[in-house]
Amino acid sequence: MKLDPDSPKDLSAQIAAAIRDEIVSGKLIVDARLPSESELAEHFAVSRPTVREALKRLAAQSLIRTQRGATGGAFVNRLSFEQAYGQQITTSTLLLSMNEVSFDVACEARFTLERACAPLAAARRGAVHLDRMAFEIARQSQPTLSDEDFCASDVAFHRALVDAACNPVLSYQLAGAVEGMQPLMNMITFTARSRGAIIALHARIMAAITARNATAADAALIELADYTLTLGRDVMAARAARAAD
Amino acid sequence: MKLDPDSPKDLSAQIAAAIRDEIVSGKLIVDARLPSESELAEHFAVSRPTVREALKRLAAQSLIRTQRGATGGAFVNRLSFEQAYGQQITTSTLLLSMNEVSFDVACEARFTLERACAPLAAARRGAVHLDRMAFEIARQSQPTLSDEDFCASDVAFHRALVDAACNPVLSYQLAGAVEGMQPLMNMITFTARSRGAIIALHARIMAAITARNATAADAALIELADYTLTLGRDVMAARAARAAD
DNA sequence: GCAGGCTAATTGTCTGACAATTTATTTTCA
DNA sequence: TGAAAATAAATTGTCAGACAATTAGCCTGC
Repeated sequence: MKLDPDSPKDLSAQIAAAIRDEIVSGKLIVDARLPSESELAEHFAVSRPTVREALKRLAAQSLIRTQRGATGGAFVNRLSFEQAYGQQITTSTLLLSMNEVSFDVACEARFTLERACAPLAAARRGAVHLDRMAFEIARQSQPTLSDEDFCASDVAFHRALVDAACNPVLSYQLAGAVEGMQPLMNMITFTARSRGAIIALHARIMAAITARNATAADAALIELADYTLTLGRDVMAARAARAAD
Repeated sequence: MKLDPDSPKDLSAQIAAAIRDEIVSGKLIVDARLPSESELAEHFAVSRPTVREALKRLAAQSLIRTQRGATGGAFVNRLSFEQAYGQQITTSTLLLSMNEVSFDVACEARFTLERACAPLAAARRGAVHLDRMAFEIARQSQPTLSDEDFCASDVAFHRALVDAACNPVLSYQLAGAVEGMQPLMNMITFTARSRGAIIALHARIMAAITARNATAADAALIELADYTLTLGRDVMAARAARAAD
């Protein structure tokens, strides 16, 4: 737990890294209380604001939580799947939107991973998952739905599919792939016809999962992937044509 | 860009959230310069240390970078795949180690996702990927290698396999699944016999990828998944027995 | 023309203080 | 004695102002 005064990095970054290492290595276990800000300041020989900046960095990653009051302080946080989902989605979304990732590449990644879940989903799906899928299909079928809401429902449907695999680690990993693509999907204008095609495929996927038929689910997912890809390419082509004007 | 004074959250958390929203929504684009800390403090009607805590939160997520000097300031950062990998791996590792995720579940997630990459890897692998795989197989074959180094090499081999799919989004998503499992794998003591079995399977996988034979690669991956699962279960059983003493 | 220094802007850090919140303790009163 | 209320203590949250360090641009002197 030492700092390098010659390091180009901020003191607060170094302190955050030092504490993060202690957490990752297991020296600081879940719910352990860190020393108070004053004690940390004394230990690292820096001022309290500097320590606070370091703690805020860790808080931003959900590594610690803070509590005010006499028995308060900073505690090592048990990273929940819920929190991890959130960070994962933010990161994935930004990664896709900032790096000119082509629609094709993102689409391929998403459907490749989703197809991997399908056999597990077919084997393990419960009533909850089927209900969620049915609910989203019903929502998508409302003609008055805005394109954005249609997309959101699409994402929700696919998350239900992934969750049906009943593996939280898988759900977590795929959250980014599925939700991160939403901004890209939002660029698509869904006609009544394309909506119908997508809903029909969703229904086929759900039927296959209900029947515990992994092969049929995979086939429908492949079709959906192809169809989505086509839609995306049309949008990109239209944008390119408009840009050329 | 307003704050809610009655919110239970810290001011710095609210400010960070406000700026994060501007970035995610695209109102602040890559390389855009944020107002100076003093200006932000005035705008949000808070003190500069509070603004700084907010900025450090964003910096911890690689959403901004800061620069000192006359033309310095905080700039919206282009989130690179490299940085995203790092965060992804830290989060995944902590998620697995803090939530008593069973070896089985993590293993299933990892191999399910990896198997999904295999067909793409078989189709697109380049010489670089094959070289990396060969290099890691050679490394693993050194009998003097520590268990930890063997694990690290195992992870590197599988990353090469994933990268061979030539889809950066896929590589990013799988970084967490593959690397996050390393601490769990590190609990395993690899005997000479189990190392031999793993290396043989790695060789089979590499041969299949080299021959662009997706089916053979999948079969070898399934065997490796089963074998890893068995090893893990033995370790867990031994631990449980020891705990019962 | 250019090398050097000067200036201004900005982030990084420090000091000290006070407010808000929560728990533990003590006091007070029935 | 018992319980409720007041008090104290510890801790984080916020503020104000200051100075140091760094960097870009300008400007002067040669």
